Amino acid sequence: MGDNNLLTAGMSMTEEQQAMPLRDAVFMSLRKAILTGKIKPGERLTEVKLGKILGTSRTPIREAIRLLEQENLVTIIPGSGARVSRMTVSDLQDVMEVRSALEQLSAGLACERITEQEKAELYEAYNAFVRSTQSEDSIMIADADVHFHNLILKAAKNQKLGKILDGLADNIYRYRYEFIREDGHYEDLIREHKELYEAVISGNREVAEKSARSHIARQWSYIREHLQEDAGE
Amino acid sequence: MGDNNLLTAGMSMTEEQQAMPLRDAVFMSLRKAILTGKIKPGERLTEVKLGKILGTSRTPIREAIRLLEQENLVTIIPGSGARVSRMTVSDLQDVMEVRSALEQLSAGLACERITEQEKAELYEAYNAFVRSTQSEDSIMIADADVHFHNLILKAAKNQKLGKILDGLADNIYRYRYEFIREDGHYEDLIREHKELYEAVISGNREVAEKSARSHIARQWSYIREHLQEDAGE
DNA sequence: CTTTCTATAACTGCATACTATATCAAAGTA
DNA sequence: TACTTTGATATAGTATGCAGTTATAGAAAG
Repeated sequence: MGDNNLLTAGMSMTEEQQAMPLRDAVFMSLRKAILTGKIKPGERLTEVKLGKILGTSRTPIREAIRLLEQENLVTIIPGSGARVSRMTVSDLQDVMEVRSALEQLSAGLACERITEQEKAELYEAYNAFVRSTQSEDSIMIADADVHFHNLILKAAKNQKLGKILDGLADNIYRYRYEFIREDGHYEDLIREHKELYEAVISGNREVAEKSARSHIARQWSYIREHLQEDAGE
Repeated sequence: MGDNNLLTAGMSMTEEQQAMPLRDAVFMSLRKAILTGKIKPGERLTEVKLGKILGTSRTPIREAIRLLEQENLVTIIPGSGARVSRMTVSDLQDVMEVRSALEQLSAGLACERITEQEKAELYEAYNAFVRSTQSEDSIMIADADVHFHNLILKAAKNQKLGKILDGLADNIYRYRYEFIREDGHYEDLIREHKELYEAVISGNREVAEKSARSHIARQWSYIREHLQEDAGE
């Protein structure tokens, strides 16, 4: 409890963050720290402390925290303070249900709106994904998977959908590698992607939606499985 | 241009807003002013001016504006200021597509999770809706409609879904009365609601989703129709 | 009359100062 | 011992000041 030096390690503002408003830099910085687990669920976010660490006044910190609350990454108790949100299994279930519906929508819209250019990109991404499964490196596989789905989302050409799905993705960010089996049996995963890829290319909305749904269902079952294991964290 | 006294009329902080942090009171106040059109799309929101009107300093105003940006009600241009968002037809289309998917989800989940108590409430709401159509008062009808759908959303028992749908509803708030026909022919509307009501009560997920979808589709077509009319506003 | 440049006013971004409130602990009371 | 009260401290809530940026109006040139 009160492990404040957990923060100091590796939390900073770098790169192109110079050009943007401070509040956004702080926001990204905090967001990253939360998503990567550098700041743990339940931990308190005090304005002055963070201000000292990041070298800013309280104002940008406050604004960043408000934004994080909107994404459900922190919970603010008025008058008291802000803490990193603790997600229950039930919360995650809610998120996954919504994600399922929206990934279906994404796949469905992509079927009807994808351009030739995007088809080529998707083809590339699909192949990259298949290749990644041979590496048996689950980080690489998960990243290739995310990229593949992002291309479909882009092809769907619905900004609102994109924004919402991005927000939902944050909620399960820390589990993103966990739905990859570790035993090297990726047939199902590849088959699903192949199905989805072909459906989108050929404009078969029904099949595309169905495989998007089963993809999320699989992901959720893996995450849930993992949650059982370390239930008493 | 620069009609600042548009704001003064009827914008204030009242009631139970006393008990909550100022930023939330300001947020609700501004939100209401935007949704009801008291502040018009494209209009500028300046911190000092609003502060004077609402009797607070700039800080709570700033924070409220950031929150409004999250809901897409205002657009912030860094360095410059905040303006009430101007929604294009394309933006609205995006919103309606997502809404359609999520209202379907809502109806579908409600089928499986509704309690006896909630069934009774829904029955009441359905009857109230039918009754309202006889009044031919489109405000009353729209409100009854919203209430009916909110009950279904509540029965779906998915908080995330609820939050997202609430946010989306804000985006089309100003059109909420416009999808009610003015000619007093509400048969279709009533039939849709009856279908949805019965499907949810009997747990027929497929039918429930279908009628939720067609309900949104109808709403969207009415809104779009109306948009044609005053295209050059 | 229109366009471009420039001076000025207005406003946001960030910081800091001040105030209200919540939390925690110690002391007192039943 | 358990419960309540009270006071000190930490922290969020709010206000304001300053600096730098952006918008704007007016003058000058075309």
